[in-house]
Amino acid sequence: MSYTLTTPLYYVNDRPHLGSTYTTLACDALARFERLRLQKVTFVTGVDEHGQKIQRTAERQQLSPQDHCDRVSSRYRDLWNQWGISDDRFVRTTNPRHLELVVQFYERVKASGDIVVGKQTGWYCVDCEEYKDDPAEAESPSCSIHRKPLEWRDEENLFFRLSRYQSAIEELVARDDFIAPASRRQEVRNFVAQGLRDFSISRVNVSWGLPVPDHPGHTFYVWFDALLGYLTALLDDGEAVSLDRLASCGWPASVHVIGKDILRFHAVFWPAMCMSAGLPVPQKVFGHGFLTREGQKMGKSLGNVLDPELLLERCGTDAVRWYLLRDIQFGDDGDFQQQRFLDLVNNDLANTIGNLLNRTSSMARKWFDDGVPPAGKASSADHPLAIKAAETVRTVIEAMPQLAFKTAAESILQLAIAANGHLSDTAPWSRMKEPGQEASVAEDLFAVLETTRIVGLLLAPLLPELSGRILAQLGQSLDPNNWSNQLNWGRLSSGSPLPKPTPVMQRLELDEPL
RNA sequence: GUCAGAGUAGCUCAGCUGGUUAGAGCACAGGAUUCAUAACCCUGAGGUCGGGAGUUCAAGUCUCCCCUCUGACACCA
Repeated sequence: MSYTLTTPLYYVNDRPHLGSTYTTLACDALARFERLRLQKVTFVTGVDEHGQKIQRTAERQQLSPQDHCDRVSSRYRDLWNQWGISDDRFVRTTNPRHLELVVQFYERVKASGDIVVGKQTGWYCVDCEEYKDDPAEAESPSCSIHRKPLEWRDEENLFFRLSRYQSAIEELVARDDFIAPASRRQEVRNFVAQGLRDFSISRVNVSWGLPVPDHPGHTFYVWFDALLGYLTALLDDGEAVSLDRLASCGWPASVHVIGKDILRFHAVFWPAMCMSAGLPVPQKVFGHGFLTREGQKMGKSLGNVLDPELLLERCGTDAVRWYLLRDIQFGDDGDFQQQRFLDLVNNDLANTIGNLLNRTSSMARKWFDDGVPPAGKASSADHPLAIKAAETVRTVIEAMPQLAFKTAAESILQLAIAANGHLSDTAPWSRMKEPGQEASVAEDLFAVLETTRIVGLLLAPLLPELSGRILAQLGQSLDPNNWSNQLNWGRLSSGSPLPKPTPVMQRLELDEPL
């Protein structure tokens, strides 16, 4: 089975920020999980590079738009590399192949009779670059954001006849598996219920855009172009650009993961465009929440933006991934709190999980010849920890496809806590001092080591680096093609050597605030 | 303004169709322990469940009113 997931194509107006990093990390976890489940995964990310805003930003920096895009795009690509993102496709909308695709798509939509020439008239705010909803008869309306008078505009645009898809879209958004999380579903339904209006897909005075074939002077509106980037990405396998090939290239997407701000484009406009072009619609659109920092919106004006490059450099990928995925319900808004970040990373990763491995491995090595102790009865699937582990595996496997990263992470942590509890209960260190206890101590240590192995395996999609270190410390490694089997209890073999333990996760201490 | 959602321990949140002393994690306090990354384990304190009224034998959970916050209300990537 093939599984296609996408991040948004990030707008290269500015350097990457934590929000896009967050989305991408979440997708990465999901992509890794699906690969381990042996899906044929295509993980798409990339950048959206057209539009007037970019044109202007480039001008301000005295760069050509293309140069500007090249620079920012490579920052994204580099950043994803540094974070260890496992994307399969990184698409750029300035790629010539993308133009080919957009033209093909446009021709299909046009052939469906869904392109009409119309007038875009209304009150326009130059600073916002958008039409306002003020009534046409308004005397002298002004923009509530910029407090400047609105200008009356009257320009020719091409329109997509969205209105024709009213009932089809209504049906689509009424499905309970299309828009997630459920809390955002109603919003979109209400919007659709108000009646869909045609929307413009071309501009006449934006030169930094893709030219519309049969309308000189027109360029495609950025959104029309950007969404199609998903298709371009899927076709980027060395073969020809052809919409006819999409079915064998992973379309429709299993899920588009996006920020809640662009839910409508993905849940309403985009499916209608697909229908018009005779393509299946995406299976799911997941709109996640936004991150604030210490309760405040992150922004340049507040000077409180958290730079992902800095965060990665100072804290490492495991720490940040864990915090974002384990502490924030994916879908809800989340608040980045430095103290909590440190607390969770140190408690969960260093103390609970890391130290569990360290202490258990130390005991095993000390008393059982630097290796895994004899399993005895502990290899049985009805050992309490075996039962708990099986439960955890089930929870993770159920949670991950639903993007419930928090549920998955918490249950893995609970498994480690249970193992620590088991050590406390059985106290191998004191029983080793009594005669004739070796065999039963060995069983307890085996069970805990085995639990740790499963913790390490379950962390693979969420924290690939830490997962690798945990497994290595157990003398194991991830088998990407055999994950499900590896998750079965009792696969650690008694007598196999355990390397000398070193902390797999350092406690995080910050000399200065982030 | 209209619509939707939310206001529960210091913080982040669970609490389904109303039913014994309102839960978890973090933070905090105390204890236990020494295998381990001053880690782990146990216990405890802490809440008039936004405010008010009502329905009911019984309401955090239903109804009404009020207060506060968030989001949507079309082309902002």
